[in-house]
Amino acid sequence: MPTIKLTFPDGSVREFEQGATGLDVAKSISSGLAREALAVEFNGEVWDLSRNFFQNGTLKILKWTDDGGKFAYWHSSAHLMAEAIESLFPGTRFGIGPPIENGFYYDIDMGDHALSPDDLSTIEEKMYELTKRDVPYVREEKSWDDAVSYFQKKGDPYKLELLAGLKDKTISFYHQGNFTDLCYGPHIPSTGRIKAIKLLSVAGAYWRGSEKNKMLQRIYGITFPLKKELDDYLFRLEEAKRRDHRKLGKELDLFVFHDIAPGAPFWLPKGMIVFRELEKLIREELDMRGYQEISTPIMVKKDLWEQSGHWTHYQENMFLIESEETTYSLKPMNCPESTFVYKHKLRSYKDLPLRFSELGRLHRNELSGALGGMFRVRQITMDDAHIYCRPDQIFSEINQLIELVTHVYSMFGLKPMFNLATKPDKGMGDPLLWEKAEASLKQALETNNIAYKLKPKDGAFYGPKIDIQIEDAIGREWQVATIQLDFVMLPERFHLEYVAEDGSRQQPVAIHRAVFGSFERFIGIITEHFAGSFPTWLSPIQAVVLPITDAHVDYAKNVFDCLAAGGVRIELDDRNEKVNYKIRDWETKKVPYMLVVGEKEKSGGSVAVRQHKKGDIGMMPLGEFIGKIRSEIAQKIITS
RNA sequence: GCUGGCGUAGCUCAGCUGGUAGAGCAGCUGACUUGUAAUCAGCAGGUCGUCGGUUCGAGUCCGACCGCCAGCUCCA
Repeated sequence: MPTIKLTFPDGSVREFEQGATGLDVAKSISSGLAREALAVEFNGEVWDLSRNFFQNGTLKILKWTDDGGKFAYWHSSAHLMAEAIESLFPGTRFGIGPPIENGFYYDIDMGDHALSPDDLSTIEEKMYELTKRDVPYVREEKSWDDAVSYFQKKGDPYKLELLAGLKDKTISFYHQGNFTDLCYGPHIPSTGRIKAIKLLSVAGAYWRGSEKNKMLQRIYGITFPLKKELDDYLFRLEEAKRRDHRKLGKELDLFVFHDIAPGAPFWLPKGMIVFRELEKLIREELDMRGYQEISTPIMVKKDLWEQSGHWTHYQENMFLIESEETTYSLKPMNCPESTFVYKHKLRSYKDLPLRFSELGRLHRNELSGALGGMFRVRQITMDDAHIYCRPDQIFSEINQLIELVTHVYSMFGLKPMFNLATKPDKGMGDPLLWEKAEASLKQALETNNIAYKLKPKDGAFYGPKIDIQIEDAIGREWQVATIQLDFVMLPERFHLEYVAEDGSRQQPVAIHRAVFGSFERFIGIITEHFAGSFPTWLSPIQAVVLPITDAHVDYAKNVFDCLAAGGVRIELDDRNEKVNYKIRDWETKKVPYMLVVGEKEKSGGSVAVRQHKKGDIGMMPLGEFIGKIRSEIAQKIITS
């Protein structure tokens, strides 16, 4: 029997009989692994466990904890759901049913039948029933003609349309139980692996995402190998609802939206405190790192956008204004205007890098349907900057930016994750420069010992970039910061240059970067991250004094004055209410500290401290508390 | 922008098949003088998103528009 050699992730190489399957390999390692295995990655492709290997290659057994395993699991779940739907609603036509970041969906056409929540639970029950039969997912390769005739017979126009685009490809079908679907796979071994199922929602979705096509019903669902994992997931969904910044923003008087300005918040005094803390923080950090702050016009003539290319590529997102037969636009980005600051003088190689920061307000005409709370607004305050440097300075600049981003996020307890996006096919500019730049980015990431994901061909047309995502307190990921190199858009279109050492004129490289991204969005994110309980340094109200009776108001005022003089954002609650009432009230407002003062405190010059969410932490001398809270604020300590 | 749902007091919400609006909280006034998550009583507060239509009569039915929410799309 001929053999093949398989290389494992740890580098070990083992020999197997030709035709061995992933499951055979898993079994040969351990029965536990065979039980957990969902799919395999063979030479970089994800395959079913049952497919045979006929050649040497690298192999990884994929489990639930691997993305590939999860995707196969959810993809198989989508098929299971389709089987349940077909048995309950015969005649349903199927669109596509892929795995997504959290779960899966299937787009279906049921004619006039609109799915109700009851239908969802019926389908869910049917799915559970089907899993009990524990039937295998079987792959079958078919000729294109056979595939077409199958779906012609079945009468499924969507699958036929998909097949029309697959003429030269290998066509594979997957069967499980009574269900057959056109599918590239891979799938998990059998339906019995799916243990916990939840169908989450139904929404309309156009066939192939085009509003010209028919609208199908999209059912979203999620499944897990363990019930507990499903419960945790559902709990997190609830938790996300509880933390919704739109709700908290209103309750905590941070900001409001009004019909009069869709997509633009009204910042209330308390929200503005958070906003200003972020501004202060970023300005301090940038000052320390050699940035120079600029401010450029909000409204400029369209000529600028014609030069930058935005007029042809971004016009529908710009707000236009006519005046005296001239067309102006509110700026959707700062970059083109920053070049005017650069070009204000003839620059020498000695001047570089020039780091121009701008906390400017931008306006982008987002589609009305895309707006959503602070996460998608039309009026954006960005912590933008453009760094102009020589090609040989790319590495050190990127290095500094990685340090800046990591440092700033750590103050919020947010963990950054880095993605390196390289040259897309339409990438413009000198290929050699691309290569060098990508190497610099990589080197900077590696020098900082940063694990990153490579996103090939995902860069902008004008240069490679590092996108930074953060993970919040309940495990959600947000795209925030970005570091983009630019060889084309600013340097070339705006004819930027500097005088090099040899007297020649050279083109600088521009780096577009943002740390918070937009203040609006970032404040939305941290509001949810902290569930409204901001750390003391960010909290709009940092402490409140609660006198027990009228007799203690004078002393309470004294406490208030001392803390206010110490720079603490403090309030005095001298309402004629019981302490219980006040405590409840301020607890719901998520104020970090309450200082209860009565007879004992008055006579002892102390305060009884109650910490948000922790409760009474005891009495201490006023001076001690002032020291405590001031140092907590200065060190930006995160309590929760 | 597209599809669907929704829009009643500052907030959260009730208002059956059409008969000119109601609660709790918040606010204000008064009483109570209070020790770690809601003291009691009273008062005030809405042209029911906007405009138009049907009807003797519209918060309730119909249409258009605006906005919000979910999803799609877009994201130089």
